[in-house]
Amino acid sequence: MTPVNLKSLAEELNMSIATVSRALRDSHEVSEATKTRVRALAAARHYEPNAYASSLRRNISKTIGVVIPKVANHFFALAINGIEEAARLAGYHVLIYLTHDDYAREVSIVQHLKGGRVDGLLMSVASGTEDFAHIKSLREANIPIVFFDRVCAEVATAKVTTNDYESGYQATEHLIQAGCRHIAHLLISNNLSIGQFRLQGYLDALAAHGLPHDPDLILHGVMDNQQNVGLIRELLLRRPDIDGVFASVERLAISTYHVCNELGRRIPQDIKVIGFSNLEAAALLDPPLSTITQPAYDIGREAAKILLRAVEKKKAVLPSQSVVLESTLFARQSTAQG
Amino acid sequence: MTPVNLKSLAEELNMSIATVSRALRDSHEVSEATKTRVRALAAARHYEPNAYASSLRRNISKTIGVVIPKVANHFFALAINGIEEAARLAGYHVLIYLTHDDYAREVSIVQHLKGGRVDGLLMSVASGTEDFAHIKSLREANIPIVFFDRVCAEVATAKVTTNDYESGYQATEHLIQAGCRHIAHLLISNNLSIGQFRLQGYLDALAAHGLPHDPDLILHGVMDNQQNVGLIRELLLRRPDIDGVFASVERLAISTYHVCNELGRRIPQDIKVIGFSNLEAAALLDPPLSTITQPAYDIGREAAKILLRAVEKKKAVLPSQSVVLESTLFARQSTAQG
DNA sequence: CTGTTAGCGCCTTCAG
DNA sequence: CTGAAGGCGCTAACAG
Repeated sequence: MTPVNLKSLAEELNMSIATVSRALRDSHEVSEATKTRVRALAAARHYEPNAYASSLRRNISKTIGVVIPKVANHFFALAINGIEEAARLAGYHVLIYLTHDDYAREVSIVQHLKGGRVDGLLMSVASGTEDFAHIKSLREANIPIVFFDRVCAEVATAKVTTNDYESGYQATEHLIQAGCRHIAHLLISNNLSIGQFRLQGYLDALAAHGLPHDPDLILHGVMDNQQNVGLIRELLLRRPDIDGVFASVERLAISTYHVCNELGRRIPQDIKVIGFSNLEAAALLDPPLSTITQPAYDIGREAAKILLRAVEKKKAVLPSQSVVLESTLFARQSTAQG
Repeated sequence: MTPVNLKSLAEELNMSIATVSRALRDSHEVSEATKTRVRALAAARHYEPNAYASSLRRNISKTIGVVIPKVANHFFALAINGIEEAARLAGYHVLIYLTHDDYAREVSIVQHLKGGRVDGLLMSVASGTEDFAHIKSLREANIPIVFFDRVCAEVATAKVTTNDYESGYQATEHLIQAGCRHIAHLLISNNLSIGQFRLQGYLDALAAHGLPHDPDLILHGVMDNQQNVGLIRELLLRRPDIDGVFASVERLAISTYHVCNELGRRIPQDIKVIGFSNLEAAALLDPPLSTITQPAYDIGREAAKILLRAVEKKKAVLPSQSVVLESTLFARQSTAQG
């Protein structure tokens, strides 16, 4: 079977490859009659241009890369939706890479991507990442990058984030106003600025309401969730005075539920819980989980739009193009217990 | 800044491009000494091969495409995890495309992919797809395809599915054994074989237990979830005798919960609900949701492995390579009400 | 073991 | 308006 490419089409039409190429790209220097003939045959032969030949020649891949820790997480799944949507509208393809929060894997992925496979990169950094040399080196390769959610403060580029400080403040204030006086804060211990902002919001809210800052109430979770369950159990047993929990990530909020069930501490009567979460079913939990929910889809879409704009114009992405979107606090109460 | 490519490396090392290429690919026909020199300079210059030039030349892209309806769905998110894992281990990249269950978009995506951008395709077909010409035409382009979950019966290739018939049977039997006698079945109305199998399992379980088949108890949901809520409400009001609901998709199970809450029908005392779902928090729902859970990660990984094996060997994927994995039924009871 | 040569399919000057 | 020619970066013959 002879391959369908510009050459075979040109031969069959008795014209040059150049003319066929121009006709298919709708160049203004080709007559309408020729265009019609070319398009007809191309359609009949189901011609599809070879993307790699085009990429090689034009040094443009029409592809962006998305590097995230995981996708089995409602936040990132929604973000990808937004990214894919923006990319599709702009005629771009989306390559996806998962780091599983593994620094070595992140470095390896980024390194590979410098080979010109992508025109730009969207990234949410792995939680263990401390050295950003691999990311900075993208600049030399002229690959623009936009961070979303888990940003990297050291790299001068656009970032799409949410108002994490304010959300942390609001979540804490929500618990205070509900009567809590001994509020624990659960976060994943790492150097991500996102967690630091939420923590600061928590601290400032406590201070603003005249509540003491008790370091013993701040629990630094780890990657392994089984361990976290143990740590939370330990904390709740050691400090029976805890009457509120603000979890910085969904998984810790869910684990808190499990531990409370196990220890017979009733939610929300004995202890109130609020957590960052994009869990759709939060309202149906027993009891419903109050959440701070990030606009994940919009975050992904905005990040992609900023990146694609830069890629199209072949200009660098500037930190000044950063966007901060707002999370929404859903204070949910059990229908049964009011 | 001069580009870093084989040519520039070769010039600096005073050797031919071919030798540099061979050295970097660890060819056995290059001396160790040369390899060492080449590798040293390549590392120093941060050389990364141009993937597209290589793809063009070798007619191999080391990339697979994944076409799914959506990713904001725990099943597909987990499946992607498995796919990415298998792909990474085999040195492949993953392009992702979302159809949003839109037939036209599916056709357009598949058409584009015939341009050689991918070496193979993993697909879960859009629910509205009835004409499979676009998929069949992939064979002419020599692009192997493996279906997972939502398969296309008309195309002769490998499919990775779960035991949907058995799961439907078990789910229904579970309700029967819990005392239900008027069991409704909610499914999304389309021509996907997956739903048909589950429905048949439901029907056969009813028959096996001597329960009548009442067509009025089978609700065909639609794409829009608001409408489904209305349809479910209507059904439960029209048939107050319904004491069990078997939902074929997660969303319909969740909607059933909402409607029951609204109508004051207590779960599980008045009505028991079981649904296909990969919702992690199902056990924490109020009351907990009994589920049939598919091994989503394994499905994705298996599908990718079958595809990659074929791609590597440049052989067609055979229907005989199909795999059926087993779903798990989680019968959950409220801790409060036993 | 190394170099030379000839493309992969496409785009883009430069000539007509 | 159309054609001829060169080359993007890399690889795979074929020579030495």
